[in-house]
Amino acid sequence: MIAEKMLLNCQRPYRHALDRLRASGLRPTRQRLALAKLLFDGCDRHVTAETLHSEAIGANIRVSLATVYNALHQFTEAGLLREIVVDAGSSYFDTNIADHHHFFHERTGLLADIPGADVVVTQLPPPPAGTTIRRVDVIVRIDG
Amino acid sequence: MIAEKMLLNCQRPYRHALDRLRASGLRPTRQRLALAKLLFDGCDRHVTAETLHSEAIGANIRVSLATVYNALHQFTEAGLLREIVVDAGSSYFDTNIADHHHFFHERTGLLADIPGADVVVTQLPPPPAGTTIRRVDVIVRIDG
DNA sequence: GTGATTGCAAATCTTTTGCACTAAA
DNA sequence: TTTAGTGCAAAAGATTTGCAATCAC
Repeated sequence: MIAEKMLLNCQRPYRHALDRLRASGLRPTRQRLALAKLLFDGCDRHVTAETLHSEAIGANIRVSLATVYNALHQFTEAGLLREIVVDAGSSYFDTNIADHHHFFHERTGLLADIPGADVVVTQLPPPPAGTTIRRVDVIVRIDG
Repeated sequence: MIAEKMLLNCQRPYRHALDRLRASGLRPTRQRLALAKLLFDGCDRHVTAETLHSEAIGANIRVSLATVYNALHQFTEAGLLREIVVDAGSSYFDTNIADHHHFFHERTGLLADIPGADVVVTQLPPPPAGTTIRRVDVIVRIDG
């Protein structure tokens, strides 16, 4: 089975796209299911609404760009995706929801994961009074 | 003199807006000079094109939004400002060009500096082959 | 059936661009 | 003068929204 083979390569706990949607309380419509398969049946990946939409169209999945935006945000709210802001002007979504950081190559727009265990941020001062830390994002901008 | 007083409060090396523009090879036009004064004659600050434009209009400086965008980018290229990406959909510019990181409060859109010396990022793996690190941005997203 | 979801097109928001006009050197 | 810079309005790109049509349950 293709999905299994990909999973072996990618060290990623397999879970059927359908189950993910059900577990998140998202009605598994044709479009959501197809997008979830593209996103989750394989290695971790970084997409934008535009790239995912193109990919879907290329795979003969009839889905509108607006629905891709809706799905990405719903998946993110459900904790299935994580939004990464590296570039004013377009949003990236990461299927890797584990704690980790990113390399970002500005010229190409390519985003690469840095495993969470690698980077350590220390001596972080306490957040402003009355606030709590929700997340720490480290973005290593690279050149060349 | 107001600027001097603000500088004492802000621990910021004073340099006349005019000199900054001249040193950067930017012709000190009425608009650039006025914007530079708003940005540099005082404490470090974070602006968007929209907030700076509103502020200028409020201070009776006749300047168009397009010119504010131009100026922000020219100042950034000249090393007078630093662009901070925390929010897909709009760019922030920081008058503090020293090495440092940020707290970002998503609900309010407020950005606060974390002094550079405070945060330490260790165990950063080497960047992908053929690339070099241009900058490391740490964004601490806060709630509440 | 019924309510959630979708597609489409239009609207919105931020940013950029083209070009005639203005101002700095 | 001469060239860079400005304003405006229009264009562009990303995202969102409103609403009728469609689909999952």
